[in-house]
Amino acid sequence: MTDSVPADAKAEVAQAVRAALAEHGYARLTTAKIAAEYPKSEAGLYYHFDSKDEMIAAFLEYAAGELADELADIGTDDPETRLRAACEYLFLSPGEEGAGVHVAVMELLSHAPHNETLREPLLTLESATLETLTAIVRDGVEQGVFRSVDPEATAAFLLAAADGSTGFHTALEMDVGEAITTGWSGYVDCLLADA
Amino acid sequence: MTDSVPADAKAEVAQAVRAALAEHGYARLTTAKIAAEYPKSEAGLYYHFDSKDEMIAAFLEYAAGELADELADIGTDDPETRLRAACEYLFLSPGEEGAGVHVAVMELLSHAPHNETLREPLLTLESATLETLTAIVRDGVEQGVFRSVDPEATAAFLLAAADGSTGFHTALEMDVGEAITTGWSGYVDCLLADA
DNA sequence: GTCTATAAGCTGATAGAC
DNA sequence: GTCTATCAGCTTATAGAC
Repeated sequence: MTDSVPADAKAEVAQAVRAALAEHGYARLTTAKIAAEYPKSEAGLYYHFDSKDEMIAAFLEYAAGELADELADIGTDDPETRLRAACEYLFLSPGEEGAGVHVAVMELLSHAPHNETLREPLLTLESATLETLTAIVRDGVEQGVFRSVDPEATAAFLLAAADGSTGFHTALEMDVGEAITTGWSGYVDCLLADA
Repeated sequence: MTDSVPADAKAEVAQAVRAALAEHGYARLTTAKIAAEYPKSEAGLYYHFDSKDEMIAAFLEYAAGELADELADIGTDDPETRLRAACEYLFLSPGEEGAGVHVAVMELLSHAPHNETLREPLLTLESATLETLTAIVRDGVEQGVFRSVDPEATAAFLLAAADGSTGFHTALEMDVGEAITTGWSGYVDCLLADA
């Protein structure tokens, strides 16, 4: 993890992986396709990384950082507002900017049981998100804004819904997006203490 | 869809695909690995199917049937009981019997944007589940057991959560399973009219 | 219908020049 | 550090015997 790979090179490769992943999907991802999105050559990828999986792991670290930034930049203290803003981001429908990353992460997530190299970075990414959501809910409960729900369970349920909606919405091309938005919004309503 | 492939052959291949998918994941699925779970030879697979993707599509049709049966066999009329039973099944944690299918479907689902052949059978499968859940919620609302929530939105949100929890729980080996159960259970509580 | 054998192409990764 | 060239192994799919 604390690789000797320079941060510049890591970021360049991560973005190439992201682009290739968005276009072709994990199952059809090849080093040639990563290289096609990379300013240098295919062999150049192997100067910094020993294997394809390490390149993907670099993308996951990059995605984790992006996601953490996004959730940290919510600039408000009100738990309800923060939770809704987090949902707004996590439930992004494919097609909207930034959703490509969600699809890619989802795809890698579902392959985690069969790939040890990807498991750790994915665990880090999902755990961080889960903790952020848990903290928001816990604050809300402590401040009396939310009912006294179990913060971790609520966060886990919400994150699962967000993860699922990504894959779900991608497969079904119909407008389930609106229903999903109504769904999570109603769930948050239902957490409120004064409802 | 209405293939000329005999039902016997289809079922045999579907089960081989299921086993191979559970063990290796979609990204590493090869016809050789399918054949390893198949009573006959690798070339034999191609007698019935023209491509690897068609074999996977056969698995999806099979899985759709299994899932429909499972949801249909809930033997009760009470909407709350039916919804809880459906959740119990959909939120199966990996490791429990039957969860392998969920993981496989999830994995294919997230690859759907990049694979046209799989999109249609996946759409069929997810739509059928969504409709079943929607019908249960609608019944509950009409009978006054549930609050007057939007049945489709509620069903979509719940299905997304179920889909997501599968991938989510698989990546995180920690016991998020219990939190997820608490999560969906609390959500159903919150749908009740008399709460 | 099912088998063995194999073709044709792709994939991950390396060697060695610059 | 980055390139071009290349290899060994794997993968999908087919041919042809039985």
